[in-house]
Order: sequence, then C-alpha cells, then structure tokens
Amino acid sequence: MNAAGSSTRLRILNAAPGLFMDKGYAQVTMADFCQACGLSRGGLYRHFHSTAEIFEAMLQRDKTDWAQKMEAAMQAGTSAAQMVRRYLEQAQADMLAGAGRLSLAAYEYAHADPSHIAFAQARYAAAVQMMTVLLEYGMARGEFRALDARQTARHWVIFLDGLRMAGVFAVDGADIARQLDTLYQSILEEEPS
Amino acid sequence: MNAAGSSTRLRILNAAPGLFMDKGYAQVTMADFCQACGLSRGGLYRHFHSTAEIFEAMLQRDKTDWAQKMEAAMQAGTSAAQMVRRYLEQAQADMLAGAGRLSLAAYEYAHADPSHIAFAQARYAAAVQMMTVLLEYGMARGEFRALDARQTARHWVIFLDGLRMAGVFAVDGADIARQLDTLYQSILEEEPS
Amino acid sequence: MNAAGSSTRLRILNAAPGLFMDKGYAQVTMADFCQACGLSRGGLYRHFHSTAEIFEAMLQRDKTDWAQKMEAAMQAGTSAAQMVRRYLEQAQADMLAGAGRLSLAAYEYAHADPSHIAFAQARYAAAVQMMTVLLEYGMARGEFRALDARQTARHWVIFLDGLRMAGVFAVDGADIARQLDTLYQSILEEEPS
Amino acid sequence: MNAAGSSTRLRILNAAPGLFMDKGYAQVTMADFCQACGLSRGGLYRHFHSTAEIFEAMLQRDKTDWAQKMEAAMQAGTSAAQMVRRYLEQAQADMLAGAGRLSLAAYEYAHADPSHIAFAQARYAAAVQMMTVLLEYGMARGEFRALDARQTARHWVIFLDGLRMAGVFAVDGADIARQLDTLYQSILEEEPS
DNA sequence: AATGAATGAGCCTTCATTCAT
DNA sequence: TATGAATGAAGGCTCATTCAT
Repeated sequence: MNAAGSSTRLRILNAAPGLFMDKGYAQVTMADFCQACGLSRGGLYRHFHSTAEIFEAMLQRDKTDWAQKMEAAMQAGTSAAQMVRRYLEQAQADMLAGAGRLSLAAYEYAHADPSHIAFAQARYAAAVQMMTVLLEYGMARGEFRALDARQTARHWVIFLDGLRMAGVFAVDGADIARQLDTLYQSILEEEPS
Repeated sequence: MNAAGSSTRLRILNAAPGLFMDKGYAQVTMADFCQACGLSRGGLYRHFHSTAEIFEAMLQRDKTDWAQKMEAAMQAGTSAAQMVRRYLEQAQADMLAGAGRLSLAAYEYAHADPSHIAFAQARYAAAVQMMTVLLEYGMARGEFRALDARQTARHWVIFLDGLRMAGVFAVDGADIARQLDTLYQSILEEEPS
Repeated sequence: MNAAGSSTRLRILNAAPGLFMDKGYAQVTMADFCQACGLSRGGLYRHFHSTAEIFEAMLQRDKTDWAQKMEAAMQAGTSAAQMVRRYLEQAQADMLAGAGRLSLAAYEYAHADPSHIAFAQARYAAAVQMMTVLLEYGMARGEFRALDARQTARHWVIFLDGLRMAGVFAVDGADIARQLDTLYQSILEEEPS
Repeated sequence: MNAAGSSTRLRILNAAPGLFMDKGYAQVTMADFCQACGLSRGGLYRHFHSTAEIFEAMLQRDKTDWAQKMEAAMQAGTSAAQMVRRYLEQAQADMLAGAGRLSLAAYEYAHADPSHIAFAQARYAAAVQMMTVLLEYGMARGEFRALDARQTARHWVIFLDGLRMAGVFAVDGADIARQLDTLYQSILEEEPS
C-alpha cells in the first residue's frame, strides 16, 4: 500500500468514530463512509469490505495500551493514586467526548454476530486485568485499602461501562465527575483519625 | 378491538422480548414479527405500525412498578435489608434471563431517535428515585450505614446497568452473584466489633 | 335494500364528490370511504365493490338531465338566450364549486380502463347533442346568428371542458365569468346598426 | 455522470411519454420504468428518485420554446397567419400523437401535490402570453381582425387544452381538424365583400 | 347490515456488492 | 487506486379483498 492508499485508509478510520457515535454500529452503511470521506463505492471497497471491518480496525487503532503504560509507570515508581487519577481523568474526558456512544456501538457490534463475542470478552478481561494489577500495586504500596483486588477491579470496569452508557442520555458532566470521585475515594487508605 | 384482535396483540408483545434480545432493537424487522407470530404483513400492521411502537408497548407492559410495591412494603414495615435483597434477587434473575440484551436494545432505541431520549432519562430518573427512597428508609431504620442516599442510588443504578450489559458477554452467573453480594454488603451497618 | 341500507348507500354517494375532487379518481381508496363514512370494510363492501362502482353511481346520480329540462323549456316557449344564460350560469357555479376537479377525475376514470371509454364518449355526445338542439332552437327563433349548430356545439362543449380544467389551477373566477360572457356574446344575433 | 449514465438517463426519459400516456401520471410506478428500460430497481434510483422527478424532467426536456421561435419568426417578417397555421398544425399533430393523454397526466401531476400547482399555472401563463404576442403581431400587420388579444389568447389556450382532452376519447382526427380550422378562421380579417 | 381481523400482492426505497472503465 | 453505473435482495408500507362473527 502506497502513500495515497494509506492516507485514504486513515481518512476512513478518522471518519469512523463520528459515524458510529452518531448512528450506532449497525445503522452505519458503506454509503455513509463514501459520503463522509468523499470516496466512491469502489474506492471504499478497495480498503474495507464491510462496516464490521472498519469498526474492528477503528477499535484496533484506538486501543490505548494501558497495560504497557502502566508497566512503565510502575517501573518509574509513579504513585498508584496518581495513576488511578490519570486513568479516571482520561475516562471522564472520553465520556464527555461521547465514549458512551462508542461503547454502545461496541455492544451492538458484539451482539450482531456470535463471532464477535470473543472480542467483547477480551476487552473486558484486559480491562479487569489491568485494573487488578493497578489495585494490587496500590495496596502493596500502602496507598489503597486492603480489598479483593480482582473483585474490585471487576466492579470498577462494570461501573465505568455503566457510567459511559448512562452518560449518553441520563447523566450530565457534573454527575459523572461526582461518581468518579466517589469511586476514587472508596479505595484510598482511610486517614488515621 | 375484539377478542381475536386482543389475543393477536398479546401474541406480538409476547414475541417481542425474544426478538429484541436476539437481534437488538434496530435489527428487528416487521417481517421478523410476522414470522414469529405467524401473521401476514397487513395483519401485523393492523396492530402496530413500526418496531418502535412494539418496543414501546413491550416496555410499557413490562414496567414493573417498583415504586408502588416498595410503598406497600414500607407500609407493612418490611425491613429495608429484606427489600434490597429481593430487589437484587430479581435483578439477578433478570440478568440470567437476558435482561442485558434488552437493556442494550433499550439503549439502541433511545439512540435511534432524539425523540426517544426522554424515555431513557425517565427510566433512569425513576430508578434512581426509587432506590433513593429505599436507601433513606433503611438508614432511618438504622439498617444501613449513613451515606449520601441519592449519590449512592445513582451508583447502584449505573452499576446495575453496567452489570446487565457485562452479563451479556463477559460476566457469568457466579460473577454476577458475587458482584451483587458485594454491593449489598457495602451499605449494611457494620457490626460493632 | 331496506331504509338503513339505502341511507348508508346515500352516505357513501354523498362522500364521493368530495373525495374524488380532493384526490382524483385513482387515488381514492376504499379505506378513504370507510373513514369518510364511518363505515367498516365489510359495511362498505356490502354496498360497493370498488371505487369504480362508487364513481359510476355518483355520476349516474349527478347526471342532470339537461335534455329533458330543455325539452320542457322549449315547449314552454322559453327564449333560447334565457336557456343558454341559465346553462352558463350553472356551468359557472359548478366550476367555482370544483367541477374541474371532478372533470379531471372523470377523465382519469375513462383513461383507467378501456371499458370506461364508452362512458366518456356518451357523455360528450350527449352534451353536444343537447347544445346542438339548443342552438338550432335559438337560430330558428332568430335569437342567434346563423352558424353551423353542431360544429358550434362541439366548440362549446370542448371549450367548457377546457375551462373546467383550467379553472382548477390556472384561471380565477373573474376570468371564468369573462370567458363565459364572451362565449355567450359570440352567438347572439348582431344588433342592426 | 459518464457516458453510460447519460445514455441510461435518456433511455428513461424516452420511455416516460409512452408510460405516462398509457397509464396516466399517478398510475405509473418505478417498476414500470424498470421494465420499460430493462433496468433494475437500484439502477433506476441512481437516476431518479420518484416518478414525479421523471415527469418533471420529461416536461423540462419537451418544453418547446415557442416564445423564442416566434420571436425569431417575427424578426424575419414571417406573416402572422403563417405562424398561427404552423402552430395549429403542430398542435394537431401532437393531438393525434396522444398529446391529450399527456395533458391529462400533467393535470394529474398538478393535482397530486399542492407544490405542483405553480407548474400548471406557469404552463398556462406562458401559453397565454405567447399567444397574446402572436395575436397582437397579426393585428398590427392587419392580418387579423381587431379583438381583445389577451382575452382571445386565453380562449385559444383553454379551448386547445379542452380539445386535447376531448381528443383522447371523444373526438376523432377529422373533428379536430375542423375545430382547429374554425378557430383559425375566427381571427382572420374578413374579406371586403 | 355491519364489524374488524386477516391475507397477500404490490409498490417504494435502501443497501451491500460487483464490475467495466 | 479510484469512479460510478448497475444488480438484486430485503425491508417498509398500503391496499383491495375476504371472512368469521
């Protein structure tokens, strides 16, 4: 693939989040991409053969490798509280930017075809694993209260996804901030009185 | 509408949850209902003019009036812990029965048309209000720890929805039970040591 | 057919002109009649089996028997000018009441099925015949100029139909009056100067 | 649009008059065009999105710019009588070719939607204006009798449309010729006796 | 005489997909 | 690489018509 082809591919992937956020997963058509990218049918099909393919490529690109980042931060001795705060800040920013709508699209995607389920499971497992490591790290450093790390990690992942979805329609920015702050406080080692 | 008509309408509404759970909201077609109910196009259209209409009627029928039940239970002096346990048991049963898939369909429904957003908001607000009342009742009876009732109610509602969604693909029955138990424990008044 | 049935039939025929004027011939459905008459499918079908049947019955009922009236008026020695004026006044009133739209519907009707053509021909022939007799009567009485009665009658019938159609969209009431007056003047015996 | 597309568009427009003449305006379906053009649903929709659109395009293409032709002929000093004769010959040829049926379709078209009315009015106004200019030209040259040009023009336009419609079912070619000849004679300057 | 439930055909419209250029 | 014409299937919707009640 030469430069022109590669740039077209990027144009398509850049258009993807906006489209999927606006219309959901299954409602986006190949024609939507043609219009959004100023591309003809044939031109689009040269790069992707279905919206599923585009959706997957989009997720692939957007997959922030938190695990890797976290590893590096731990090596550098960054405090766990700092890392959690950064993670939650990013989550909040994403939610305000419409992450809930993409999350919804991702659920649709997983639901659309049995072969997509593995993807959803992997996504969830990776998030839980990352969060588990982070919590254990904080507990080891005495920053976080003693708790069942994996169980708590699961709670966080599930809750954050619920918050993403609720953020689409029902919950405003202030509520999101408040909920995230409560979540954060819940793991901190209590001050000795 | 005579008896025959009413029974057909029921047949359609009975077919609805299964279809929407299987395919999501937007992927269900009127033809799906024709097939599921053994009804012709015209026969179906006599009762409903769109899948949106069916979806709304289905939600309307399924709307368990928790608020009312709760009021009655409070009057009867039922313990708050008992009420919460019952609520969570029901939630668990629903999740195992596929409530997450319907929840996903409901999100799709709300997303599909701006005019449907109010429905999602009302659904969320009602759930939060009901849970707030329940928590305040338990706190007043000294059964629950002192906590910000509304804030906690929001947390529960959001988390439960996240759990419903996660239950579709990522989380199994045992995990669901464990998560719900943790949630329940988190509000109990701690035993005096 | 008893009284109730007869009255229902009348209700249908009374609704017909309004419906056909509003929507044209082929665009009116049996359902339109159901709604307009507050009648069910079965109830309507008991009286008429198609819109064509209703349309024909409507025309049949509305067919003013000009020929007969004219015969009587001639016997009574009514002046030809008077008779023509009355005829044109009626035509004008009809046009203002939407006769053009019914005329359009009638053309549609004739066009819809080869078997309906005879109806249009008969309608035209009857109008020409009637007008021919009238003109000859006026010429015999010296009221009208000497002219080819049949040829002129045809001209009148064609022109009046054109005026009906034009009156639907393009020509207003004043124009209609002016055109009809010109037509009337054209046959009068010129005053001796 | 490339050559293939243009040719397909032409094929569609060429099929239009025949279809609309045969079935009227509202009775023609997109499927009729598919069949008439050997085109698939999707292929047809690439070019036109409704029969209304095709109908309009057809009229647009067929719009003979009489006003322009007339202007040129006047500049060249062509006699008014000659111009009128040509116009009437063309009208006669059109009628024999089925112009009445298209005229009927055009009335249906205007009737079908309030937004189409302007089209009918413009069509009528243009015809009257053109004819008015022609009559005034002939009167200025002393070829035609002194008469109210606009009033007469309106008469002609209305009558010709009536004749088109009558020509569909009721009036044969000979009658048409006779009527047109009478119309022509009616404006000529009378021979000095 | 009337109701209204149901059928099935037919039209409208959109979309994924292919293909000649 | 890219264009855009074309296909055919699928889904939405309406209507004339029938029929049990």
